[in-house]
Amino acid sequence: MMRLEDVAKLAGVSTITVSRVINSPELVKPATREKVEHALAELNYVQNPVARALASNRIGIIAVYIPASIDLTNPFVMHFVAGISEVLSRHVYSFLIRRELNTEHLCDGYIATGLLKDEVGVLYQYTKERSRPLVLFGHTDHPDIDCIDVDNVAGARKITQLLLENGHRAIAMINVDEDKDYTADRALGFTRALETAGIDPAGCPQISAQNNVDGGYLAMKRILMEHPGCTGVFCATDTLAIGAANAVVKAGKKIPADVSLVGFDGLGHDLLVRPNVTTVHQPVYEIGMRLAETLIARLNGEKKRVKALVEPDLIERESVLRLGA
Amino acid sequence: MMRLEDVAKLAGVSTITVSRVINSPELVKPATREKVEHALAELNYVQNPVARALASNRIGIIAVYIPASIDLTNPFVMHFVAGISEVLSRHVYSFLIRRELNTEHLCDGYIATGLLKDEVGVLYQYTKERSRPLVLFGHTDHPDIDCIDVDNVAGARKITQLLLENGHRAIAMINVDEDKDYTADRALGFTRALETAGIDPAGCPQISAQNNVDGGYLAMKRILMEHPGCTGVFCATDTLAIGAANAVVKAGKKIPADVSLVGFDGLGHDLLVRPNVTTVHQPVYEIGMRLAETLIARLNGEKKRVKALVEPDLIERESVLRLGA
DNA sequence: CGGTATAATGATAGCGCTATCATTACGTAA
DNA sequence: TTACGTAATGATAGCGCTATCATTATACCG
Repeated sequence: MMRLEDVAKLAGVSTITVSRVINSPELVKPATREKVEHALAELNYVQNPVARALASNRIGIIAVYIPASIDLTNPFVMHFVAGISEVLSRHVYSFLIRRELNTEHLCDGYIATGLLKDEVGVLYQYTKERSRPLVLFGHTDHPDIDCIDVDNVAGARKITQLLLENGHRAIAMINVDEDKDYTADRALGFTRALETAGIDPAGCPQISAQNNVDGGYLAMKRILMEHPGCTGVFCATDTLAIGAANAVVKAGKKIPADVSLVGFDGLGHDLLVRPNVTTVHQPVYEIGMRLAETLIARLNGEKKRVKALVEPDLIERESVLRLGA
Repeated sequence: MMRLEDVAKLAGVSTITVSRVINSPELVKPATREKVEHALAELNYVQNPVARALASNRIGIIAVYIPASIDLTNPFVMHFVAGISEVLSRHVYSFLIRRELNTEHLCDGYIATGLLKDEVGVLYQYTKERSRPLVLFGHTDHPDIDCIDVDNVAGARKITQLLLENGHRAIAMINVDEDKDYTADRALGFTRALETAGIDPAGCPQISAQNNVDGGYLAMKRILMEHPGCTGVFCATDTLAIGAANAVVKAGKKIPADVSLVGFDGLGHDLLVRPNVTTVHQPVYEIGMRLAETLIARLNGEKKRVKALVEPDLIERESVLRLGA
């Protein structure tokens, strides 16, 4: 591997001049620059980024922290990562995915998602010890952490309202049984929408289910048995909705003729089932992008804190029936 | 940020002794070690991995190269990355996802996927200039590159045979219209199976389609129109199969009663549609793991080349009808 | 032409760690 | 006790780059 020194010797200049040609060519006289560029090409010089990082205290890597408890094959994660990736590669940053916190801090800053409330504090402590900025998909009141989140309450409310506007009154919800940060919010949006429409939420069953196709299937089966009058079902995730759809069909009923089904996520699953499920789209990709931009701004000295709540958009498809038209 | 020197001063030893306590504690007398450990704790010392990397020429990062042309939200990629991640975090390596080749080489080695034939040479050149080992999901005859690939010919053959064994004779194939490395292989497996069964492949239509739900839909529509006698359709990907299934249903026909459908990939999509599609499972996660292990072995001095071809397994579900029983 | 401002280049000193070799302390056996 | 092997520790010199400040070349002006 060639070093700056080798190039400098060949070009007849000092190492620092070679460094300048690479990093700020406008500081070097064109004639000199050309000499150096020839030498660089001739020796096939490749920069050692570790050495540069040590000297300049800037390594060009962003760590994306996704707790090991979260499955990487989850579309949510991949859309998030893809959004981050797009922005970072534009800014010549790489990113690495961290699944746990160990002693390393081989990065200029952190982007995190999937944290439980109390984990935020732990991660913040970690990043602070390393003097690195932290941005979060989620929300926190900590003034040093930039955060962007999906407005789960608004999203759930929107999609429930869609059912209501289509004349549905007997509505059930299938929610995930884990204590995710969105669990309570989506339930809240659901009940708020009902209340606004003058419906007593107590009369609308909320079933817990494991967040997978089977979970949705079982929950829907229960609804069909125990609440046969339900015409609308709000599933807290599209995965649940797919399972629920299976159960409806298995029971010999039709979507949306017999049961209207709506989901939440809009990350691709919604397109795979028939009829395509009406859902709310979490702009995960875009949030990934925005968080990456926010972090880069921080690294460039930005002082203003970002705290945003993004309202998901309705995606109307074929799984909702207009009642009593 | 504390440095080794600060700790050394506090503990009354030299920096190198502190370094030893961190890296090879067995070389340090217990009494000294304890002193140092106290100092480390007291000062809340955090190692600077960049400095360590510069001095030791080992940074603890693996670069996963996924060309920018490949969508990161693709389940293939997600499973691959997840497999790599599992192994690497066990070995205290991080990984970063690279979407393009630039001048950086901030890693100890490379894992790549999604390369076209001629891109392999380019990437090899790149990694060689940086004296870093390269392992590949795919196959190559280059003796310096370890590679593991899915046996697409065998997989396609297996699943076509399944149709044949179930009595199907009029079989079509929907293939992707891009020149992926698997495109020709899956077509080859298809025709081989037909030939072995004494069927002239020329009589079995092969339709090209964009590798998405719509592509599968359009291709299947064409098959239904132009080859109404087809009882079995082999889709080169599960995504195509989902689209094809939609077209079958849209035409008022049933799966598998009217058309038997099989796919290829088995990465989750197969579970989302109803009836669940019979497919071959590419062990992408496992290959990710094996490649990561192979690379780590190389980094630890392994000399023996790995070149493997993994046969995908049949996953029999509900989309194939046994004919003329 | 001399003086001053500015452009261009260079010398030096690290960044914070580890590899290497040298040294010292210690234990054991003759 | 002395000699010697081993255990424990240390001094030093980088790893390959950039930040900083110093110096030298060049341009411009009256």
